[in-house]
Amino acid sequence: MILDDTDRRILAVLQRDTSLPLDDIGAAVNLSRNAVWRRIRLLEESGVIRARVALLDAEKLGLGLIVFLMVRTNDHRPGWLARFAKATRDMPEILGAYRMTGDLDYLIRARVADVKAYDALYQQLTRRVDLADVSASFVMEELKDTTALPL
Amino acid sequence: MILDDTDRRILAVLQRDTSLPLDDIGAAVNLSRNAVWRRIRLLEESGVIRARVALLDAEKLGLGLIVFLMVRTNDHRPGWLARFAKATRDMPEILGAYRMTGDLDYLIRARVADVKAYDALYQQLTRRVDLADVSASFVMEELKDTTALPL
DNA sequence: GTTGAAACGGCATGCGC
DNA sequence: GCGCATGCCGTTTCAAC
Repeated sequence: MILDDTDRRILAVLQRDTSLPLDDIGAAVNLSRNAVWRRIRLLEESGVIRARVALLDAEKLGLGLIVFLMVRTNDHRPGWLARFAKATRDMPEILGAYRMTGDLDYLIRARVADVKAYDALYQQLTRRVDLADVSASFVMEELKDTTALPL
Repeated sequence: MILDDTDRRILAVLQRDTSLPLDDIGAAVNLSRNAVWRRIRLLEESGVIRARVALLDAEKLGLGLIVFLMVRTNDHRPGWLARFAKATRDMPEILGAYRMTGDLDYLIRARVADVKAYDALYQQLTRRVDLADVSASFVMEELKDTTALPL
């Protein structure tokens, strides 16, 4: 799908707020309500818009601590990555897991209540998959955190 | 605000999909449309629900490369952090920026088109703030990436 | 092929119980 | 927390450019 400038402006709005009426979006991009509606429909069908979700306040849910885990493994057999991937997907505190450049290096991004909860997460992970080395870094201050992609 | 089990189940649904009719959510949590609506209203007013947004497909927008930047600084004067924070907020390719434990260590999470685009980002960042040391790690494979928090 | 105006109808919103 | 009434707004139709 090829996007023009109007599509991009619509996406910019929807990345920030999907609760606006079509009329308001139309006013912002100089288009009628149903022209906007048809473009959004196409963007959804083509998969450019993956989902419409609610973003929750982690602090208010008692998840005040962000942790990054740098993981190293010795096990280079084919099954290991599959087990590691499944483990991260099964653990809801883990928000992101990435295989990185540089031989075998994995990065995990997680949200937990506190250091105690981090330890439980760590223990659970090491029980499920064999990890050669894990080093944790805790976030002291979140300077930026957004789901909005550059357009 | 105190959440009961029904609130949490509603949040679990909304974290995945906000496009469902209230009747469907009500069916999922055994509640009438109206009761669901009032709970969601309270969750929004109390700020537990921060926003409703559209998630876009990064690949389809030509942003296939995820980069993590480990940043170190020598400048411990008060103005530095403010300038660094503003720089990251101003640069739309930077999705996350975090001040970490361990003296002075910053982590940046960014989305760019390719290595060339990463270099442009790097140059732009170093032009705006003085960085002692930057090491980049590229993501080879995204095993997990979600905005849904554990409930 | 894409747009805007208008009509339709579903569903969010608000009230009374 | 539920059922019912109201009306906004998403959805569809159709004509015009």
